[in-house]
Amino acid sequence: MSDNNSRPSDSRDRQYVIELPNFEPSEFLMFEEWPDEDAAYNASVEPVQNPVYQANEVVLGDDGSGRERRETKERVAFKTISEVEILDDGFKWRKYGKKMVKNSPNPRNYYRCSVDGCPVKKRVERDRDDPRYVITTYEGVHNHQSSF
DNA sequence: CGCTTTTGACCGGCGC
DNA sequence: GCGCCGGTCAAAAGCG
Repeated sequence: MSDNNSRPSDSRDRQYVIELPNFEPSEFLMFEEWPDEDAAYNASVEPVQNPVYQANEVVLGDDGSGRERRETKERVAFKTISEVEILDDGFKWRKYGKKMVKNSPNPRNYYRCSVDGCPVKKRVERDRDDPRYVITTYEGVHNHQSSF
């Protein structure tokens, strides 16, 4: 879903936009590319109250120019106040891993989209500083339609 | 039966 | 090298 009105006028660098179709455009969340994992958590966007959402990723960049396009992993992270970690986002996920991460008492769970051939993955973990939050990180773009 | 989850093993990158 | 750390594999178990 490509909308032009939420696009910032100056996009000198690539930016990431989380699309939340069930929300008003004012609820669109946006942040710049982050350098590493920890910064991703710190730059994590405002809390989303409604845990039912569909998150897609749109990469905005300088199109047309011969600027060097660095190949970056497409990732979107945000956190939600939620007591449960299994948030229904309209996709079917298959868990394929679980790890304890350093400096956090909470495990990190790895999911892959169940649709055959779909490359999308996500990770779910509790915020290490504020356990009321669940941090969800999506990676990749879905190959198919959700089952909404 | 055909999927899932579970869980330790495995692997690759990186810093020392 | 070697060991830590984060991510993935895969075999076995679980479940409707």
